[in-house]
Amino acid sequence: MRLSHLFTKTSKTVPGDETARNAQLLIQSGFIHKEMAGVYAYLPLGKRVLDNIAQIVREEMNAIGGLEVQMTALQPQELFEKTDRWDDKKVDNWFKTRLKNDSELGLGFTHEEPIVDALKDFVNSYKDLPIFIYQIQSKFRNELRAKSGLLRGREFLMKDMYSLARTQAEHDELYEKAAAAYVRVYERLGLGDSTYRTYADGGVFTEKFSDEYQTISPIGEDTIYVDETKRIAINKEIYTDENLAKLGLKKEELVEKTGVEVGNIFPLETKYTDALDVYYADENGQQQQIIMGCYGIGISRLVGMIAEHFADDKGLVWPANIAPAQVYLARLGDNEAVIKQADELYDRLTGEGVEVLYDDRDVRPGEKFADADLMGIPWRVVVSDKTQASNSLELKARIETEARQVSVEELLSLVKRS
RNA sequence: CGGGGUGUGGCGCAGUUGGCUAGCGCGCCGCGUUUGGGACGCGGAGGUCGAAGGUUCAAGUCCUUUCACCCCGACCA
Repeated sequence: MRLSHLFTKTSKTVPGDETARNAQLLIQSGFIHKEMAGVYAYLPLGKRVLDNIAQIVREEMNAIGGLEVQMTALQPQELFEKTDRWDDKKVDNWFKTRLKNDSELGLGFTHEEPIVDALKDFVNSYKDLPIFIYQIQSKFRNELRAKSGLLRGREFLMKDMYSLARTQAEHDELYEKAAAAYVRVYERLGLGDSTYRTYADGGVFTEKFSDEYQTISPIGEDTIYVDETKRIAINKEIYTDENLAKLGLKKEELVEKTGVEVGNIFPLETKYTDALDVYYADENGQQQQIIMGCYGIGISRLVGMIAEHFADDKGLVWPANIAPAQVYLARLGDNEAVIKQADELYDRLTGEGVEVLYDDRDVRPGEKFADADLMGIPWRVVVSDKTQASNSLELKARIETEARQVSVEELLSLVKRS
């Protein structure tokens, strides 16, 4: 992408009505646009980041047999009456609206019911199970208070997966498979070292615990106790002697931290399948209950989380695999030979499948460098009179302070490896 | 929803006890000089001061209502 064609601009100032660092940086760099409190639009660079994160999640869900669907944002009242979740007393953060004929609709805040209802058409036999089904879709929640930029919005993008199993043993197996996939997701996102599987309250459905994935961060809203050797944590909300004993954790080995919940998985048991009358026939033709699990990852929250997690005083710092581009190509000056070389390099890199932000604007070097830093592009390549004279390219990593001289081939191998 | 705060060109802000034509910086447009860490000069464009109502000779400024946004709390991926 040529920056001369990019309609977004960076700003020297941060918006006065945002105090969350992630939103400040993402708005300042032109990645997102604030529509209203807790509702953000993704502009070209932000959209790329969002898609890159979603794609990593998608690949890992597919790898364990997840099948992607897209459910609807509009939801019928009737379905949620069956599971006793329609009443505002039960779920108080729904956006609800009406059809012209006055019947009520909900705007999707979760999708257990619609998923189960859709599967009802197809699941009859033990041969139809198990199933992993997921979607990446906007969720709408009428939170009393939106805050922390992308970390708590009223409209946000979420991956939600559901498992349907025949037996408890089968459920447990699926559950751990998903848990392992989550670990891979956070590793690929660069959050592996700072993210802990964390025991939390299982909710109203079960005596069991649920599992949250908490990334250690000063902006975290949750207090957790971490066993760093076991790489396991427990949420403060269930931090009791009884639970510690149950989980085999020792108080003296736990360290208190604050974390951002970047995902959670929890058992649903048979609550939804029973409520919606979905059963399967076993080998003997006997009707059996279906055990469900639920697996969420806030994709848009991760954009904010990662933005804030890696940022430094110059701006964003994206991990290479989710950055909106691999290379920021800064062309300095208006020397024709320089322009020609930069154009050719842009074509070459793009041809090799490397995403490049080509700064072909007629602005001074300092502005280009500042923008490259602010946008957090992993590699900055300079083409200028100097590099022409030395017959090389200048390469600097976003996280390094020193630049180095490289050839095109060296550049390609470095950039492609990352 | 309780408490606190803020709304003034695209962004960040100033605007005194009500008083003339509402300013400043950034950004934007034009011309020129510049060109390795957000350049400089000259000339421009752009604002019903969140909205509605009221007080007054006169309202960005005072009063009432209302909307939006931010922070703390409660609630939540």
